[in-house]
Amino acid sequence: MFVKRDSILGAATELFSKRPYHMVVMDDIAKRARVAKGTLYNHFRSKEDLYVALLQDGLDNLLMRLKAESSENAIENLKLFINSLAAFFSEKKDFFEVLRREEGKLLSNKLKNCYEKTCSVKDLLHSILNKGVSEGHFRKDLDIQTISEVILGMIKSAISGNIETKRLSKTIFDMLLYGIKT
Amino acid sequence: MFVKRDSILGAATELFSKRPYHMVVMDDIAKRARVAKGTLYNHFRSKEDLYVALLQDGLDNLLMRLKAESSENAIENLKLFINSLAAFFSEKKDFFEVLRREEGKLLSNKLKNCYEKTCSVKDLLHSILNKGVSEGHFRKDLDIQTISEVILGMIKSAISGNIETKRLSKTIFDMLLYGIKT
Amino acid sequence: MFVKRDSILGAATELFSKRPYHMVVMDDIAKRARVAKGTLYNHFRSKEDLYVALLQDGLDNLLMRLKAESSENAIENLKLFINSLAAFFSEKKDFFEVLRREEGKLLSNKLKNCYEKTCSVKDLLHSILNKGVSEGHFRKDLDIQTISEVILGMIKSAISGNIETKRLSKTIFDMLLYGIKT
Amino acid sequence: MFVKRDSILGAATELFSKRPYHMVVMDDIAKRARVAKGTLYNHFRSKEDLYVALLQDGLDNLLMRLKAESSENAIENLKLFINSLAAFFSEKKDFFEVLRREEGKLLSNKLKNCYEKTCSVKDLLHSILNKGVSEGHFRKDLDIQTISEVILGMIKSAISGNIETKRLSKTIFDMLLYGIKT
DNA sequence: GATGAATGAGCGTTCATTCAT
DNA sequence: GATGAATGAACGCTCATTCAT
Repeated sequence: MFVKRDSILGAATELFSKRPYHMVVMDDIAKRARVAKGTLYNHFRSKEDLYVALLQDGLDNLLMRLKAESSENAIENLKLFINSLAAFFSEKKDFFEVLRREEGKLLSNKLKNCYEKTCSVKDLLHSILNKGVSEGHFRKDLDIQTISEVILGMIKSAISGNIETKRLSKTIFDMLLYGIKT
Repeated sequence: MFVKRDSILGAATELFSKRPYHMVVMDDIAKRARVAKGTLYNHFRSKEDLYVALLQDGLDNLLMRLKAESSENAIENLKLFINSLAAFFSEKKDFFEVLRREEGKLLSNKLKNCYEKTCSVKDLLHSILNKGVSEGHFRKDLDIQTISEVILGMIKSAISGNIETKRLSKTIFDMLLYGIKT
Repeated sequence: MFVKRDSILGAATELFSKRPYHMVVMDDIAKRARVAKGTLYNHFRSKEDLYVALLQDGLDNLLMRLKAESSENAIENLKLFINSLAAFFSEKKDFFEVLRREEGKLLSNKLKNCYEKTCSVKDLLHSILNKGVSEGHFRKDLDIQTISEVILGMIKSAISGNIETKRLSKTIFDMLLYGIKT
Repeated sequence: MFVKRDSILGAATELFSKRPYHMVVMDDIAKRARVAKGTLYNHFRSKEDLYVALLQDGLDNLLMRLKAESSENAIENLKLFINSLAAFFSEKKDFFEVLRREEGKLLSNKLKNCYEKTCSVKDLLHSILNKGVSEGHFRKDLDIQTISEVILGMIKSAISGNIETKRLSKTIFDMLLYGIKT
């Protein structure tokens, strides 16, 4: 049965979303998952493993979602990307929080795999933008690398800001394409 | 003499920029600041206090800088804001890292004061944008709240990306005003 | 069927011969005996009980062997004793190792019974020596108590030293009777 | 000040002499040494390190004693060796117990150094016997390797048996030289 | 004020034991 | 009887904090 593993990860996600790694203790996770502490270790080798599993599962989920929807048109594609990302994270606020806390610590050994997955998200956006440039939809004079980084930053900030999803996607998309100048 | 306090905070900033709060131990800070562990407690009541002091000092510094430069013209003002922010953080990469790690944990009791200071930054930007809109420089149809959140996100991402400061300010400013669409 | 009990004890003996009590975990024993962990508890009340059973069985076996062979002549009898002891332990090296590790811990409550059995071995030797003295084969001026203790120590050391059984018995027997002086 | 380190090792020796390694917990050692648990870790990196230090110190002590006394005559030398060994251990019963428990586990990595020291004791005896044989004091037809192993076994058993030191040395020495046969 | 040895609460982890299947 | 997932007490160890010097 996979139910217990998932209920543990769920409990852990809630807690890690509210406190940094070292302030979440295994007792808390066990208590919230309504299992004994020892049970955690029947499913995960260590606290770190549990944490990594949580990230892996979530990122896999996200990547699947992002790759599911895509269109021929680059602009449309960018819109879908932003929409999916915003939708995913507004559904899974807790996981979003965990991920946001994590960003940048991702270099520890066991987290390498996760790091690559977050890079996949960047790459996806990167390639959407590239296609858009070569098709003449997007400006040539902007550095794609910077732009994709920056777009993700925009989205993250907006999600953090607790803005309603639809509105968020629309505002970002609009602003991104046309700028804020009159 | 204030020298010792500052050298402690400097050492702490270096360490907190590289590791999360709980992986920096008081021994490390003492060693790097070349003082005995007990000395830390002559200057700060606790580890948390030391950490908060570090944030306070940095944020005060930043706010001072942001408020120092301003122009009559809203667009010019936005440019100055972005420039100052980018310049400040590229000078103080370590402090930037500490702040980035911190973001979102800022709700703990002792950190409330800091939280308000980061809000001041947002407010500053917010008022620049508002002024720009009412003067007709910026589009009316975009949600200022979202926009200011998003701009800060852009800047942070860009700084994290280690892009050279001048280029960074220019790219962001350009993209922000005119969008990426051809 | 007694087969399962024995296969568990066999597996346990192998493991306890290689590692001290607390470094052998019930999982290991179960795995090596190819049964589930719970099964161990159908046959033995606890880990300690299992361990004690192992010692009891082995010591019973040994005592039986030692008592089986005996002669009228005291010197011959001593020889038989040494031979039997050496032969038994070279057949059951694992059990020997367990016993050697154990020696001296034997004071815990449940192990009292075992302790008495090891004393029986000493007593056996003691009476052989006594008989030898009263028959005039062995020197009167040596303390029998010390001598029997010492002889057992000799044998144990020799067995630990991995010396071939026949040679071992002979060397010890010879040295014991005639000493090492020219 | 070296006093604390020694008082910790003293407390540990008492405890390790009565119970096997895994049944002595750091709390016990701390309590008996009248220090806090953390203090143990200011003096020793780990429980294992503490244990090894205890063995090292004791063995160094023993070797020094054994090497201190020696004579030209091989037989006299053997007597001195037996006397010293017996005297040392009857002074330090606890350390003797620890060492006896340990024997054979000595192969773990950190214990290698200790293992070599116990070998030095054997080597010392070995060379005494060799000298005696070549000088014609001891029988040529016995295997020195076995004999030295066996002699140590005798001594250990005798010490374990709680026999009074003087009497012990004398009995063993006598029996060793002349055998038990009339 | 400066020092660093001492402290002990609290953590991650293990493992003998239980019990529903 | 056999199973193995679940349990939780107990361990080794860390580290923020204190305090005698």
